[in-house]
Amino acid sequence: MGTADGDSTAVSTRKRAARPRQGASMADVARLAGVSSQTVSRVANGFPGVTEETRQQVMAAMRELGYRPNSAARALKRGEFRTLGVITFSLSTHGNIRTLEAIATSAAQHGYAVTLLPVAVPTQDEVNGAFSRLGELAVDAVIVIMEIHLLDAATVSLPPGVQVVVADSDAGDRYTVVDTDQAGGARDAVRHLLDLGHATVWHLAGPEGSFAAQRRANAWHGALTEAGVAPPPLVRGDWSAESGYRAGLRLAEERDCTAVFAANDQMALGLLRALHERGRKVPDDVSVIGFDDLPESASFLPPLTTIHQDFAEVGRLCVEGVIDKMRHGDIAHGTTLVPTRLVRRASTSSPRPVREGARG
Amino acid sequence: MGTADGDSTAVSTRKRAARPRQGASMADVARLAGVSSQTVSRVANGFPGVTEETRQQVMAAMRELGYRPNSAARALKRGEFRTLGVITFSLSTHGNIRTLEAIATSAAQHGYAVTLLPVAVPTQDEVNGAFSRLGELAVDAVIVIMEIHLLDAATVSLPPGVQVVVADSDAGDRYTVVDTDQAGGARDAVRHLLDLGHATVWHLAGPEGSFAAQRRANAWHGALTEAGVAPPPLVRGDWSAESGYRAGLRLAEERDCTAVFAANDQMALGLLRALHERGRKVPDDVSVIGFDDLPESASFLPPLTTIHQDFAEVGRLCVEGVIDKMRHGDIAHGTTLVPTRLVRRASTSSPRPVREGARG
DNA sequence: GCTCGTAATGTTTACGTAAACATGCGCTGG
DNA sequence: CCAGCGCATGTTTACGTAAACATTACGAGC
Repeated sequence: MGTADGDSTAVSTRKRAARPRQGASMADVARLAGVSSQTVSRVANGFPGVTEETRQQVMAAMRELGYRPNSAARALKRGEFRTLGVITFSLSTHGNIRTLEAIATSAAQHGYAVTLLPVAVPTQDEVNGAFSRLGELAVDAVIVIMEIHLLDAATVSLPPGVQVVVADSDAGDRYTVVDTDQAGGARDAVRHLLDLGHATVWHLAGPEGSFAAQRRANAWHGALTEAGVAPPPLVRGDWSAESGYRAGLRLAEERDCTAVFAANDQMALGLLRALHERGRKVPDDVSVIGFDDLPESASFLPPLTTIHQDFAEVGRLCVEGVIDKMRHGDIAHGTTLVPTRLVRRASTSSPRPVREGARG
Repeated sequence: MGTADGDSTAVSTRKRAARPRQGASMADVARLAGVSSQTVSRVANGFPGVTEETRQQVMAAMRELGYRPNSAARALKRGEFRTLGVITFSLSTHGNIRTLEAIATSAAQHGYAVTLLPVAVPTQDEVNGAFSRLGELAVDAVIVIMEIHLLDAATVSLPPGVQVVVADSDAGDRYTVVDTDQAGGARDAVRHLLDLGHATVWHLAGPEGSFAAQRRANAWHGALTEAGVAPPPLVRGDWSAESGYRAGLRLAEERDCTAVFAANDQMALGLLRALHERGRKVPDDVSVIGFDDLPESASFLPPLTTIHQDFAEVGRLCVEGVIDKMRHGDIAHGTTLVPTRLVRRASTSSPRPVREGARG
C-alpha cells in the first residue's frame, strides 16, 4: 500500500492475508534499498562499515516500508529476550506496587522490558504454576516480589540459567534478596515513642504467616527489651484497615496503653478510627505510629507519624542485581537492605502527664 | 551435568560457555528419545497422531533434559508473541493499578503475557517515546491506561497491525475505549445527596487537564441543573489528599455548604480532615461523598460514602476487546461503559434541620 | 604495474520451532 | 490377495535476524 511499483516482490505477500500484522522484513528493506539484508542489519544495529550514503538509502527504505525489527527473530538469534519477569502476588500492597513501578522504570533504563506474572492467590500451587508458566515465557531473569516461604517448594521448577532476585523477603543464604530494613525501621519506631517518654509501646502486628510482620514484631520486641521495658501483649491484625479498627477497639480499653506501633499504615488508619470512636484522643491520650508512609497518611486524622520505605530504591537494586547476575553469573547470595526513614507527623507526642501511681 | 553418557552430542554445546542460559532444544530431546524433532513438537503442542508410548518416551526425555520451549523461536514461527503491552502513566492511581491487575489476570487466562511500558511523566514526548519503543517490543496488541489526549499526537508511530484498546478515557470515535461510567456514577452521587434533602451539592473537582475530572464535573453540573438546583462554584483539587485538605479549609467557611461531592476518595480524605479541624461535623453538618471506593475508605473518619468502580471488569473487557480485535480485525470503534455502584457509609446523611431563613 | 591491505558490501549459515509435505507400514474391503 | 486408505512418524523448509565468512574495489607501496 505504498508508492512502490506494483511488482509482487516489493513486500513479501506470502501470508499477508492470513496474518497481516507483520510488516516489512530486512529482506524487503534490502530489496527496496538495493542492498543486501546484512547491510540493513548493520544499519539497524548501528554497526560501522557502512557508507553514509548507503545508510541514508537504507534508512529511507526503512521509513517507506515502516520497517521495525522483529524482536522474536532477534531474540532467537541473540539468545536473550531483554526481558525481565516479575512474579508478584496480586498488586495488593502499596510496597509491591511501588517496587514494581521502580522495577519497570529501571528495567527500561537498562534496555529491558518487564513482563508481569500475576499470582491470583498466594498458595503454593499458584506460585508453582507461575514458575512453570515462566518456563515458557520469554524472560531472561526473574524478580520475585513475594515472601520467600512461598518460594521454597517452587524452586525446583525454575528454568536453568534464569537468575532470580527476591524483593520483600529474607533468605539471603539461598537467594539474592533486596528489601527495606524493616527491622531497623521498626526499631526506630519503637525508640521514637520511648524517646518521647512513653513507658512502653504496644504493637499491632501483621498476620502470623507474614515474614514482614514477623520481622517487625521481633524488632519491636527487641527494641523494648533492649530498653529494659517489658513488652505488652502482642495484638494481631491482617494488614487491613478493618482489622486495625477491631484491634483498636480492644486497645482503647487498655487504660495504660499510651503508644501503639502499627505494622502498617492501613491498620494504623483503622486504629485511629477506633480510638476516635472510643474517645481516646490521638496523640494526647495515645500516640500512634505506622509503617509504609502511604501518600494518604499525611492526611489521616491526625496526620500519621510513620516509617517511610524507599521502594524505588528496592526496585532499582533488584533490576541491577539481576542484570549483574546475568552478566557475571550467580556468584554470591546475600541480602541488601535499604534504609528506612522516620516521618514525624502529628499522631505522636509525649504522653500527657498522668497522675502518679496510675501504673508502675 | 546430568546422566547422559558423555558424548558431546547429547546436548548441543556450541555456545554453552558464552551463554549457558538456553537449555535443551527440540533436537536434543528428539535425539535422546530416538524420534524426530517434529514428533517432539507434536508432543509439546499436544497435537494428535502420536502413540501414547512415543509420547511417554518424549516426555521422559523432556524431563531429563529439562526441556522448555524457546518462546522466541515459537513466536518467530507463529508470527505472534502471545503478549499484550500495557502503557500506563506510572502506577500512581488506585484505578490504574486495579485495572492493570485485572488485565494481567485476564490476559493470563487467555494465554497471553503482559509487558509493562511505564511512562515516567505524562508528557507528549514521553508517550511518543513509549510508542516508539513499542515498535521494537514483542507485543501483539496494546492496552493504554491513560487519558486519551496524550495519545493524539502519538498515534502516528503506532506499528501497523498492532491493535489498541484504551482504558480510562473517552474517544470512542477513534479508539476502542473501555471505561467506568463516570458520568453515571457522578450523577448517582449528586442524586444521593439531593435525595437526602440537601438544598444543593458542592463539587471538589479533579485537575483541569483531566478528562475524568471533566466528566465528573460535567455530570455533577448536569444532575444539579436537571434537578432545578443552581450549582455552587466549582472547587478544584489535583486528586491528592493534600489538595482536598486545602479545598476543605475553604469549604468549611461556606456556611450554606451541607453536602460535598469529591471527585475521588483521596481528596475526600483531605476534606474530612479539614472539616474536622474546622469543627464541622461529618455528616451532621456536612455530608461528604467520594469516588473510587479505596479499600481504606471504609475506615475513614467517618467511613466514606463513595462510588465504587469495577476496575476488574474494565481490565477484563480491555483484554477481551483487544483479543477480539486481533482475531476479527479492527471492525468498529466504540466506548464500553462499566456501571458504577453507590456504596453508602456514614459520611452522608440528611441535613440537620436548620432554622428557617438561613438561606433561600 | 602489480601486490597487498583495508573498507564496504554480499553470501552463507544457524538460531529453535512448526507447517507442509513425504514416507512407510498395517489393516480393510472388494 | 492386493489396492488403497489412514495413521504414526520422518524430512524439508521457512520464519527474520545477525554472526562468520567471502568477495569485491580501490588506493598505497614497492
